[in-house]
Amino acid sequence: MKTQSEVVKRLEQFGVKPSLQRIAIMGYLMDNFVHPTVDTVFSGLSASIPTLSKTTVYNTLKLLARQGAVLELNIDDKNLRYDANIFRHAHFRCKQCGSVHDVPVGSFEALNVKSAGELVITESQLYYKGYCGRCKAEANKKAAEEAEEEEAANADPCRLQP
Amino acid sequence: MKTQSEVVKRLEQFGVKPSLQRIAIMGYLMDNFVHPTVDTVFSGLSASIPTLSKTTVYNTLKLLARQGAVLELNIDDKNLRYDANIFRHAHFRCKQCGSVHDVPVGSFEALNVKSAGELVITESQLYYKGYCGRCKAEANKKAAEEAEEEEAANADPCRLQP
DNA sequence: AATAAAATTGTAATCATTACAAATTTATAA
DNA sequence: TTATAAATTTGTAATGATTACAATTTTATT
Repeated sequence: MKTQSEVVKRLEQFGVKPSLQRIAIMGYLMDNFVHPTVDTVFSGLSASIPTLSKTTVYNTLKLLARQGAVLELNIDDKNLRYDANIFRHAHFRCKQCGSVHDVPVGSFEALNVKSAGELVITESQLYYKGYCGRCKAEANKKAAEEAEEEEAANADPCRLQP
Repeated sequence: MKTQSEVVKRLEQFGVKPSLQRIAIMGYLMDNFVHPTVDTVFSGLSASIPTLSKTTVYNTLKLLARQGAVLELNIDDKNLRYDANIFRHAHFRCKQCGSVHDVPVGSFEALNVKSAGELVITESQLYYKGYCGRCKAEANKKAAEEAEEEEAANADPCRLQP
């Protein structure tokens, strides 16, 4: 449970003027590192702030992301997800159960991006997809089924081998 | 302009039975490496296939992505984008004009992902955001405006320096 | 040719997100 | 403090991409 002053510090650090709602939303993300959706944040806070509007949650999370105080994840086809962990790390999404996990990674510098001459890069996101430990068993079953397609997969450098 | 047999080969390589519509859609992606949306594909083909349904475009692109014949990009908040280039590369999206560019990158192995013990990774996507050459001038203007926030940005390893 | 299976189509829903205007709160100036 | 302006929050109504579904058409099988 983060203290209010820690939350306020994060907000001010990124040029966001603190308010009751902003502190609550930023605090929720700093306490819940499960990459919640807008709905999850709203549900988690509406008990303590009964007047809270979902529009405010949408607007505030967009604002926080724009200012760099949180990360906005596009890893889920359906919903945007938000992450208060703004240090370098990648994300993994289980194709079976939909859970999103953090994945520690080395510096992106190691990829030594070429041709960035024309492009000014300000943000980066690395997304992995596959099967989490809990769903691994079913994945193995599927993998067996898809065994025939292996040759195809081998020709595809974007599909990493398990 | 890819020959029909090249397109059919790609479909069969990934276990997709060829049909008039599937060949047209796969062929469109193989001829247009601009990361088109569903709408763009539909508009591009409806002249030559007047009976084409947008639902078919949706279903077919999902099928192709599921089979690994194309990549499905989540880089755009609004629309899914599709890419027939299935060799390792990253993507860049301009925050100003929305254009999506290919970015050559070194092997992801270089990131030496730790803790993948519990996770079975089958796919990966690396997304960059920022400003393209055409929009760079405006970006510079913005960068000047945001100069005060620099200290904050420095404390944030997810925001790469231009 | 008859029947079953697969693919395509069109329409109607779903649902996350945004637009917008009203209401409320906070900051500023007199 | 009080009046006024600015910023924030709220609720409702739109938007718009995607999916569900049932009907139709095409393709494969007996």
